[in-house]
Amino acid sequence: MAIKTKATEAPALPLNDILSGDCIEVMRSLPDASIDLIFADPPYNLQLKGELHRPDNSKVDAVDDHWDQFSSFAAYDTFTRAWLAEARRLLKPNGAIWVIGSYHNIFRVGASMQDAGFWLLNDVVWRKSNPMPNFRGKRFTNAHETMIWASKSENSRYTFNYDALKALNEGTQMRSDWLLPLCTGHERLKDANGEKAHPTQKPESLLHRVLIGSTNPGDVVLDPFFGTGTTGAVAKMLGRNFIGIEREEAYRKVAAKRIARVRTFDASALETAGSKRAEPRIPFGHLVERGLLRPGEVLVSPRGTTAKIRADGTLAGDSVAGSIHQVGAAYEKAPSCNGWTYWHFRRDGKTIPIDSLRQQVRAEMNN
Amino acid sequence: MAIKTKATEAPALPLNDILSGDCIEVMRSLPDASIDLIFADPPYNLQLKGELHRPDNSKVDAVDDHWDQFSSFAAYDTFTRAWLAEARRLLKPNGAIWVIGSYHNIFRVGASMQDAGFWLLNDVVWRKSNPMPNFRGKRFTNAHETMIWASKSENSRYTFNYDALKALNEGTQMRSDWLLPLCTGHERLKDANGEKAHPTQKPESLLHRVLIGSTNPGDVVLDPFFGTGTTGAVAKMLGRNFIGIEREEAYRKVAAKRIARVRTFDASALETAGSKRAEPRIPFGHLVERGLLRPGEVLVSPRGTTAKIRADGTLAGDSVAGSIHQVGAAYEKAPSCNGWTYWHFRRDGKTIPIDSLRQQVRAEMNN
DNA sequence: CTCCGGCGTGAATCCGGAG
DNA sequence: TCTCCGGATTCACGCCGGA
Repeated sequence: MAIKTKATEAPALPLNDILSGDCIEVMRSLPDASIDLIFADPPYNLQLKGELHRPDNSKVDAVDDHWDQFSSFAAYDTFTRAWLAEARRLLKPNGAIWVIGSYHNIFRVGASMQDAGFWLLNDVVWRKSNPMPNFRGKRFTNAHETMIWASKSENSRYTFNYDALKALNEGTQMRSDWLLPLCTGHERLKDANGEKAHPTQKPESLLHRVLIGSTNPGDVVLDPFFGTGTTGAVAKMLGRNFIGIEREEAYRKVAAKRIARVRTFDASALETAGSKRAEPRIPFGHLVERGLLRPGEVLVSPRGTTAKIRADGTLAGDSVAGSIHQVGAAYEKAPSCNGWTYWHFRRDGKTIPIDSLRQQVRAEMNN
Repeated sequence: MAIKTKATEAPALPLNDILSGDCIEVMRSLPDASIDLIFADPPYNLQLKGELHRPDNSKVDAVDDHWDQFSSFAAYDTFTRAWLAEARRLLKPNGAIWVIGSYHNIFRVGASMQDAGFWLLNDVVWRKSNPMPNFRGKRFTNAHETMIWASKSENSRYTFNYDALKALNEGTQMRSDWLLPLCTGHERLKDANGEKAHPTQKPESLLHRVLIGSTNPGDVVLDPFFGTGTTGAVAKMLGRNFIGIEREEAYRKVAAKRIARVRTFDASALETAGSKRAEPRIPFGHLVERGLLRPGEVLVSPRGTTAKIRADGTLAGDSVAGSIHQVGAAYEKAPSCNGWTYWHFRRDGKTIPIDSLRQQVRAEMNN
């Protein structure tokens, strides 16, 4: 009797591989809700000329500029909506996407993302420290590109490693404008003739920040316009899995060779600044149960007001009782209050925040 | 027999006046091809849910005005296309338009502009030197807004005062990213109650750069969403004519009073904002992102003690982790420590202070 | 007079696990 | 799926009052 694969079992994902073919068709072969993050660097409008069709698929004759322009935008929109729809299907419910572009295409892409149900989280500006100048002096130096970061839906609980990004930015929260140099020098891949292997190779520093900020080690990152594989290279370095899709064989070859040379950083180097939200929750009552605070003991607020600890871990204050947070909020007439930092106890003449007891309990739990 | 106005004679433009009413209807009353430049700050269609409090429990004064409410993206698009069509009709053949927005609306606006036949010239990022932080730590600090600069059509010979902008930028080409502070302090207009007169007043420095760069003295500048009249005030200062459209009487009154006080400059006035800065701060994490140091690599202190670099730019040392400064301070049992001079890395048998890498990055960014 | 510290505030799509 | 509620979360800068 043959072993039967359960119908509910998802097909295996081709992890850490570069898939060959048109990105929309290849995406169709991948299972629903299997991807944690998508990074997409789609082609610009310019390359689609010559395939102009009206929405009803009739071919457009040579026409005046205005109609031609509109048709070209329509064709680009059709393409954009198609790959975005597949991308969204592939994302896990809490998945997210980054798309990078310039003013030629990013507005159309962003509007299509909103229409497709993606929920925009930020637009992030990549400021180039070494952009190409505008040689003719007719416009501003085009010194940035725009990235859109969006979750699969409005109520996705997307990944955002706030503390790691804050650490990367020397202690202040990361802003929506990132100053990074273009990909040049030894990082820029060359082909056999010594020419650049790809016209728009993205710098690894850009992907580093994207992946540190919006994925965790072991996550699956899909890049449907893989090119020379910057996404894959950085994903591998950082201990993330990748799936690349690329239809040009020359790019696939360069990317595969590049990624083969990459080594994953040690697990210890991949640990990032931890967030308090990830710490185990300690109910205040545990401090009472464990005798670190006694029922009947009095806690003091920064204002000097007091409340008495009850045996069940609630506080009794002036005309109000409840959790440490509720009584603190009532005293401050505030919508909320973090009781752990608000309340203090006294020992040996010193006034100590109760949060220090929570830290002590957490440390013991880690032993 | 009454004197008949010739049909071909254009009606006189209401120069340097604030017109009352809905912007689309009022624009319909103005003649074709009569405007040199349009600056538009349309509603952003923010979709705010509940209240937001700062960590200190104070409430954020959000933009919840009725004029920013739209029932759907489709309704917003209909509105956008309607005012853009009128705006384009009003422009002279060589006229141009600036539109400012945030990620909530700018992608829809940009796509509608392309569909309407505008020719995008640049997108320009207004980087805010003092943005509101992200209080919940769930996203990047929303530290910029986007402006789209477009000509009426692809073959417009639009105005671009390249040399004036180059002079404003200390002799190098003006880039597409502008660092300017928010409108605060004395410049921020207050109503009779001392509250801000308008929730989204734009800084004059922003309009200054727009008008210097893309108009000439005597040009006619239309602002269909006039608000408190920053466009009019700066136009008057710089010897340009303005036409404002605003439907809220309160805003019109404030704007008229403001503009009456403005005096036109003689000739050359220089921007005050955003000129000189101290040396740019380089977070240690940037060295890691950019591959100058590798996660997992070991740094050495003057005493010979060591710590390992992590992917987010923090250090992991003996029983302590954190920034280069924090770990250095812990090792020295000192209240603070300059990690840049404390830590060294090894290359080719030499021990080199990490500060040398910081200097290298600064040099690249000043190019 | 200056200097210093505290306070106010800015276009914001700002929580998530337990039950 | 909904409700409840614990508890985590901020940067730059201008103004003002007190020393």
